[in-house]
Amino acid sequence: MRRTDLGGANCPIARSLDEIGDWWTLMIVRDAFRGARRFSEFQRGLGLAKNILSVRLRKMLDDGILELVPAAGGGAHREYQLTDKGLRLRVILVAIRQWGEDHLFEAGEPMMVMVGKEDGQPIGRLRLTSKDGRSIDPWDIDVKDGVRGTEDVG
Amino acid sequence: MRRTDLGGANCPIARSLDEIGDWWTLMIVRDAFRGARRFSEFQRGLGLAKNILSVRLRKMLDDGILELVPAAGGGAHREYQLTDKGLRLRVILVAIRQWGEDHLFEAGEPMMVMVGKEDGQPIGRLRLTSKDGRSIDPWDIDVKDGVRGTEDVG
DNA sequence: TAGAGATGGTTTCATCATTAAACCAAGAAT
DNA sequence: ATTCTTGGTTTAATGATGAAACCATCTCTA
Repeated sequence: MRRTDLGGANCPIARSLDEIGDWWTLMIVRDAFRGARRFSEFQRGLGLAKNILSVRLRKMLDDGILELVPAAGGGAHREYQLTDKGLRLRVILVAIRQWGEDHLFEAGEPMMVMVGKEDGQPIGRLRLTSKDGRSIDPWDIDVKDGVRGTEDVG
Repeated sequence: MRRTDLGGANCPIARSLDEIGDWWTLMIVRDAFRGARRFSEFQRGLGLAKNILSVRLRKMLDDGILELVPAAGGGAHREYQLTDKGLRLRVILVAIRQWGEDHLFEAGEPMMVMVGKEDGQPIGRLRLTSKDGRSIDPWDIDVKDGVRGTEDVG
C-alpha cells in the first residue's frame, strides 16, 4: 500500500519521475543552480521542514544527483554540489520554466529570468526537432518500443 | 500545516511545479499523448487509485490542461483532451525523457522511444541555446529578476 | 426491451508522507 | 570557556495516497 513505484518501468518518463518527480527535488536542484551549497541555505531558500530536506538530500546523494565535497572556502565542513547527472537536469528546469512563463504569468508580472553568463541575454526557447534539426510540433510525435542506440547504427 | 504553496512565487519554476509537480500529473499527460481519452484508459494505463485519478483529472480541468469534449467516435459520453496549454507540456516530457534515457538506463536495456510522426525517426536532442542559437552549457546560466518581454524591446 | 456488464465516478478507512516544533551533538566564533 | 550557528534527528499532528466497496448511468447483447 506504499506509494506506487515507477522505477522499473521501461518508459524513461516513468523512471525519471520516480526519481525526481516529487514536490521538492527539482526545487532543491533549482536552488543548487542558484548557488546554494549548504543545508541551511537550502532550508532558508525553500522554507521546507528540515527533516524533509534531510531525507531529500540523502536520497539525492544516493541517486548521484548531488555529491558532498570539501567546502569551497576551505572550511572544515562539506558542501552539497551537483554532479554531472544533476547538472543535466538544467534542460528540464528550463523546459518547466518556459512553460510556466508562457501559461502561469500575466503580462507585465515580475518573474525571474534565465540569462546566459556570457552575454547576459535571456536564453533561447527550447525547440522540439527531428534528427536533422527541423522543428516538430508537440502533436506530431509517436512513442514506440526501442533500445537506445539501435536507430543510430544503420 | 497544509502542503507548502508555491503558486504565488515569482519564479516560473516554483509556479509550474505547484501546478504539475506532483507524482501523477505528468504521467497522466504522458498517457494523454499516447492517446488515452477516457477515465478507464488512464486508470488502467497508470494503475493508480480511482479516487486519486478523479481528483487529478478535475484539477487538470480546472487548470486548463485538459478539457472535456464530445466523444470522438460519436458516443454519448465525453472525453478528456489536452488543451493547447497541455500540449505545450510535451517539451517538458521530452526533456525528462532524454534525461532518463541518459542516466537511468543500462546499455541495451529496452525502453520506449519518441519518434517523429512524419519520418519515424527518433526526435533530436533538446539543446540549451542563447538567443542567437549558439549552444550553452548547463552551468553557464544565471538567474535574475525581470519581466517577460522587456528584454525583447530595446 | 430486459438483463448484464462496462463506465465513471464517490465514499470509507487504513497507511504513508509532510509539516512544525522541540531537541541535540559538533563545529565556529568571541 | 562560553555562546551561537550548523546540520541534523525525534515526536506528534495533519494531509495525501491507496485499496476496496459501493453506486448511478450508459451501453451492449439476447
